[in-house]
Amino acid sequence: MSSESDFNAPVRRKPVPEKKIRVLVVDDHPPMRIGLVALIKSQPGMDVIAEASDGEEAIEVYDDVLPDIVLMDLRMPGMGGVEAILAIRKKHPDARVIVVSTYDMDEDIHRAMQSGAKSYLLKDMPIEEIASTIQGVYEGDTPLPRSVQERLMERAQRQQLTERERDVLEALIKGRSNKEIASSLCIAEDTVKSHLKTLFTKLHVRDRTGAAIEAIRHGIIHLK
Amino acid sequence: MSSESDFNAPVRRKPVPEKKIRVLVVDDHPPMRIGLVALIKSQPGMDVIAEASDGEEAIEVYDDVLPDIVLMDLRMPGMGGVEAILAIRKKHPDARVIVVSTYDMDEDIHRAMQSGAKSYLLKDMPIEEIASTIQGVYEGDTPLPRSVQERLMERAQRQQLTERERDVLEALIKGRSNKEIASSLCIAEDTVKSHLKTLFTKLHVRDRTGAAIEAIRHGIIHLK
DNA sequence: ATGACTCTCACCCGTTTGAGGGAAATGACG
DNA sequence: CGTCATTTCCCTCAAACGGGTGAGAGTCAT
Repeated sequence: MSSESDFNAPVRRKPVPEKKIRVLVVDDHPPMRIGLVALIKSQPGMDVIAEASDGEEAIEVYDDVLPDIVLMDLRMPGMGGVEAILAIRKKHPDARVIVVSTYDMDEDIHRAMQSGAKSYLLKDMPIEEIASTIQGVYEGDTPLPRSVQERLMERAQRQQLTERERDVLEALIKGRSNKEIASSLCIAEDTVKSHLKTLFTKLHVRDRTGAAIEAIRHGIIHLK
Repeated sequence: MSSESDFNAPVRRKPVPEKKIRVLVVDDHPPMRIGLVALIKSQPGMDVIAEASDGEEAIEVYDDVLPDIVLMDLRMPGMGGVEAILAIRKKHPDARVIVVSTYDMDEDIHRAMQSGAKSYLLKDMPIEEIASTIQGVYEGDTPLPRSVQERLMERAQRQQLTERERDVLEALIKGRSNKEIASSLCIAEDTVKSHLKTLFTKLHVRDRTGAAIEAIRHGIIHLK
């Protein structure tokens, strides 16, 4: 697959000016944005053609510059990364977005890949891995770091929650009692208990406190 | 206070080559480190003289280069920022460390300031604020961003926990029942309940689940 | 249209938890 | 020395919680 091992191609090193990969960087943290931009510009075959600091801006800018690759942060104020990816890929189904996140929670990873991201990088990864992933995605691959793959496998092994179970879990993490959850969801308290029972089983915990912790730990429900 | 409004000083613009502020940057995320370095180097009066990617390295490097200012990430694998600050300030009580963190949890802020940090910045702050804070700390001030100050105030209003209460809270967040907490701390179950009662009061919650959530939200106990 | 899944609700039963009260021992601080 | 905070322990009681079981109504795909 890789263009490097094409033995039949004629050898020509210098002659081709080689078009640079045009990257759009999206991150709400100024120093991180600066770092990603510098990192990419330091790579010979890549260039940053635009930046954005949130989801809405990313969508606008994408339409303007039509980059080859988008490097997108996941958690941003206002429109998050997932919504931005969905919006971009709705208009441009062939858009190639790579998520660059601080968090390695399996639900974050899953949501990102589900929404159409081509890869998922962590900010603690070495610059070589970031660069090679950009290169790989540009060439049509979907190179997913091993550690991220493993997280994704973990999630796959966990039974996934139904919509209603997520509702209950979310209410639970707001600190509500069964009775309060019931009235906030307009169902009977027994129904809440019923959902909780399956939640405990699926999350491999025995009580609501354990469920809350697991939900937060895996990023199933975001705090705040 | 600011050296700009010194009307009595003789005006001399160019002549002074002005010694640059020598900064040590500590962060485990490569792109963030690159960004912080680039940010500082872009400021005329500052320069990065060394970098480190974790606490241990930071301590070593500090001894070597004796920087004017340390820009330190808080959450790092191995030795975290707080321990690094304590270690550095033990040997060099006049060390000036500025924390640069992703998180604005009040406990994180408090622990950092407690350990001797001169200021606490968030990574979503504009580069001007980061630069001016470095300048301010270099000049002997402790310029704390308003939003960070407010967080500190919030924490101050909350009653602080005793060591034993933190033990119970930590065990609680491991998903343990009262009985299990009791045996893990070698105390009676009733004692656990007693601590929980005061915990609920101090955290303004009614049950263990609420306590777990609040503890995580405020960074009192770190998940994982 | 039969099975699979979800959501809903109900009942029983035992355990855990939280609210109320009180009290003794320790060490720190003035 | 007395006072305060902290830690430890005890008791009772009612409410909340969790396990087990079952079951009707709805959607959906095969």
